[in-house]
Amino acid sequence: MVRGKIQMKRIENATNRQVTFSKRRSGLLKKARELAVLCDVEVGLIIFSQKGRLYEFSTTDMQEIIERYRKHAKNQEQTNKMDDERYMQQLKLETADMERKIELLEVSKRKFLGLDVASCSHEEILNIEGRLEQSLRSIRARKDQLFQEQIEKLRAKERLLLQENIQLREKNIAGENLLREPIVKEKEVVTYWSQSSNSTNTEVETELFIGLPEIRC
Amino acid sequence: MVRGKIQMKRIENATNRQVTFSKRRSGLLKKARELAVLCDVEVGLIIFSQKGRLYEFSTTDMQEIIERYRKHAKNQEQTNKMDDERYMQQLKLETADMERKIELLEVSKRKFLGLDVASCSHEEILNIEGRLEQSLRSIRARKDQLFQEQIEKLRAKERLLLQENIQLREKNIAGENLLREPIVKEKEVVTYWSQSSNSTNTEVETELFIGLPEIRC
DNA sequence: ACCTATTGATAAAC
DNA sequence: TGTTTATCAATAGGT
Repeated sequence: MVRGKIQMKRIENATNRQVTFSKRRSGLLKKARELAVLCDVEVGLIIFSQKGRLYEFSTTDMQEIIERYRKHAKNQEQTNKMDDERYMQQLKLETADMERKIELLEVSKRKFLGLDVASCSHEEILNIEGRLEQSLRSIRARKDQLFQEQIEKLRAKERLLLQENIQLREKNIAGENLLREPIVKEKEVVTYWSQSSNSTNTEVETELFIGLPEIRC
Repeated sequence: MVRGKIQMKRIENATNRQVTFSKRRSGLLKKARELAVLCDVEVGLIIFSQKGRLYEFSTTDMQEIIERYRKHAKNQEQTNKMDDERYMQQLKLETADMERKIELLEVSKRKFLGLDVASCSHEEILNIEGRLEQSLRSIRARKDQLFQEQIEKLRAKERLLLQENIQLREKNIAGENLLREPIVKEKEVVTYWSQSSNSTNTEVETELFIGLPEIRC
């Protein structure tokens, strides 16, 4: 350019570089502006100094130019952004929906637990009562079943012990030649449990069949 | 610039404008490149011709420069993006949390409704039974209260009607000189409603849907 | 920041 | 679009 033209490479002298940057930057900005005016075209120029300072020129809003650029060069970003927004919208809707769901569940739970009874209508109260009765029936049926199972286990254990007892006694007879009556007869035991189980069974069935049998689990 | 410097305004002659655009465009791009090389700075230049053709120069990837620009000039976009991402993450977490919450609520609801009794432990069954009994007590107390209120209202109405009845009869007596027994005695009415309420109280039944109201329909 | 010699850019014509 | 040419604008290096 002047007084010995410079090499087209990075100016190593920091001061020189800074000065040149200042001069050429304003020149470039000016030329960009001139091009835009003279030729009536859209121009966007962005310059970042080494210190991170921004210098810019744009005919219209830079965002517009950038958007136009993206649209032109890669119409990918735009699509991604749209997708993201749609996805986020969906998430928001789902969230709102779930919040509503939770609220309703909690309200119904409270009502069902008999905590918010004051806010219930007459009709609702009657309905809840019915549901509760039904639930109670189911629960009691299950409870009875569990007791039944426990009883069954105990009976099995009982039988086992009885067997063991008999065997032990027979051993005693063989070894010591002693004869005694068994403490409990097998038949008696079995009969006892049988009766007990039948009795329990009947109670369960009776309770279960109050009201609506078909809803039983 | 040369041979009569031109006015700094749009060149009206289309051909001239096109020629100037071509020359100055390459000059601008060259100078942009030179600035970037000499001063070791980041430059992004975007030019759209009137026909929509894109000419560009950028030291690094244009997307990078644009991102940096957004970060710098309007650190709003970037922040918004960050916020959006954080917000989306938060939404996701909330969603997961709520899904878990709903699941738990629905499980407890089912158990409470006596639907999943088979999966309940013995302890749980007893616990639920207790709670159900308690709920039933609350509900029934409320129900009784509501019936009581209804009875009160009906009694008041009945009294009013009885009064009206008496007045009408007196009018008749005055006008037609006729005397008849009242159709219903006050005491009978009250007793009647009392009985009715008690009867209803005992026979109340089910069919209420506990849960999400929208599914009720 | 200003000066100035010199180069680079470019308008107009071809 | 490329070349030429006459000028002017840009700017490197010095102050």
